[in-house]
Amino acid sequence: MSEASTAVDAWEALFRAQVSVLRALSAEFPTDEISLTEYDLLFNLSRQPEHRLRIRDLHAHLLLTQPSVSRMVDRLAARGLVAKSTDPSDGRGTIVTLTDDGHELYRRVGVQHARSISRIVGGALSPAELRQLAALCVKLRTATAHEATHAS
Amino acid sequence: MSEASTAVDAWEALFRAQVSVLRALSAEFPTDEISLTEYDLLFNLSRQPEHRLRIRDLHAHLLLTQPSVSRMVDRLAARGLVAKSTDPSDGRGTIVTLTDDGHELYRRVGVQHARSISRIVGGALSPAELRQLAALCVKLRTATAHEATHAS
DNA sequence: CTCCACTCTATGCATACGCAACGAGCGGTC
DNA sequence: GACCGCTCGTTGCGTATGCATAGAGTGGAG
Repeated sequence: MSEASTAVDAWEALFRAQVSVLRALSAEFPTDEISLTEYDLLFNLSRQPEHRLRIRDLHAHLLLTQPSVSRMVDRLAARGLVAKSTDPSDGRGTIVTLTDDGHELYRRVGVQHARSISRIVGGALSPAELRQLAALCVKLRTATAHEATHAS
Repeated sequence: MSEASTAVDAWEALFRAQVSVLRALSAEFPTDEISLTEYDLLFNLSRQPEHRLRIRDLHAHLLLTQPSVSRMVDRLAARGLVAKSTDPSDGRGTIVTLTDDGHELYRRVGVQHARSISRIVGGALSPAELRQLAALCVKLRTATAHEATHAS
């Protein structure tokens, strides 16, 4: 089997696994409070120093187009879950900051979400396999993000 | 580190990698011809004996709700890429079959898509790592699909 | 200092999506 | 054979999304 088809098979396997797990996770996600994509946005903010990012940088972490991220930020700001402010170092930019309310909701939903993940993903692979999978995915993401920046 | 957080870390890593790769793939996918999700639908049909599935079974492979799959099938049928027919063994069911046109488009787009995958995913991991990643993902998907059926 | 090319985010519009509900079909019970 | 509970796919509706575009801001060249 050529290297090319090995890569295709690996990607297909990853994508299929992600669809399968995401379907199971979606089934028990509290969508009445927040959507999975909105949760992902809050997650990305929570990982940043001071829980803040410019919309441009936030967009790079999400699977939405830039106008959709802009709109989602608007909706979350309207609910008081994030705050928007102009970037003092670049007037073009908008800084999005996780509010206390947003952080509280993120944590509350996150605990429940983590339980689902532990059962579904944790039940499928051993700890050693999980660490192995994590390492491979980090390498894949790092190299891919690099290529995207390089291609620009 | 507990098993629970190992599972959460592994899932986060997988999800982030998937977002990163999908962003890069989307950037060069021929969306003027077909969307990535429509392509995924055709892909799932192409994998079946006789390239056909009931909508219910097709839905299980996709990240859309059942009505959305129904609508997408309608749109693809309108373009002649798939054909719909009533299931002779169960009048409630609709069989979706990949047409010659649909198969031709799927293959053409698939070749281009496979090149992107080879460069992006193949450039990030070695052949041994790719096989390892594929094996772990197959195991994850198999266990997860099993749990979904079990929970029903 | 002015101008211009580009960056960055927001907005208008058309389409796709999810949710809720509906109607046709199936299979088991009486 | 009739009835009922459930399955399965379709449809109506409101919202989210992507595409194209506009306008404000930046930085570098002249």
